[in-house]
Amino acid sequence: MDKKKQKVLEEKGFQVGSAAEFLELTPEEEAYIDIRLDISNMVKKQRAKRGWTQEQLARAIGSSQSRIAKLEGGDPGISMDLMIKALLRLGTSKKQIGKLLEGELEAV
Amino acid sequence: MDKKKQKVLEEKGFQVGSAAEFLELTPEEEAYIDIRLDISNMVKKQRAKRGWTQEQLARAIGSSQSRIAKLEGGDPGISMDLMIKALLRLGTSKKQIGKLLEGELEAV
DNA sequence: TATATATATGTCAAATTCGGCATATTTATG
DNA sequence: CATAAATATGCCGAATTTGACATATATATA
Repeated sequence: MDKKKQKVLEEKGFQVGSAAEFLELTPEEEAYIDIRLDISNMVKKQRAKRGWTQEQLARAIGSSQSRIAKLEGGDPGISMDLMIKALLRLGTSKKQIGKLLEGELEAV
Repeated sequence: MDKKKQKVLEEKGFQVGSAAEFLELTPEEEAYIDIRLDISNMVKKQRAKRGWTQEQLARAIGSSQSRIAKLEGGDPGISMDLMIKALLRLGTSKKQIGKLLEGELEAV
């Protein structure tokens, strides 16, 4: 894992190793973060595509604007459950989410 | 949604409507539960395939046996984050998870 | 049958995530 | 530029999820 990517992750609040030995995510940890970022980016893209505000999306799933902002910003303090609920509410199907994770869905 | 499926979900602890008007999940709610159950079933299948005990998987992701049991049982009090971490630790790739959601992965 | 191993179920305090709210910052629009 | 709309950031108490532990139940193995 290159340092640029690590820095970006740490800025977002991910605990990428201790302060002393700030190195190496396991492949599982990398994949986990990768999946989360894919989904959060998809939410941002789909919401924009539909012309919704963060406020609108938030109300539609019983959440709040600040949570949606954090979700789209890749904040680690947001659960995948909330991210998936947002995606589904935006009209994304389970199948499309699958394609997203497969890497076959650069733009839905 | 048929009553049999609803009963199963309610037995697992899902809040499928109030006691009075116990009816109708929105398509999003259905898809959300569907995704969760797909993933939890996949964890069970993959763990069995590798011959791991729940205890082994739990230790491997810093969790506990009881949590894995609940995860595999479809307990709603388990986060998707924990489920995904378990799947990844079992060697399932992001791409395979995608295929699972696409419905192209009855058995990995 | 016993005995051991694996899984299920329930409870607890601690940690995390929650929605809501205030407000700072950015972006659009006049 | 000003003014408004959208988004980002930080904090709060409430709710949820956490690992842990105990223990009940089920399953395998002798």
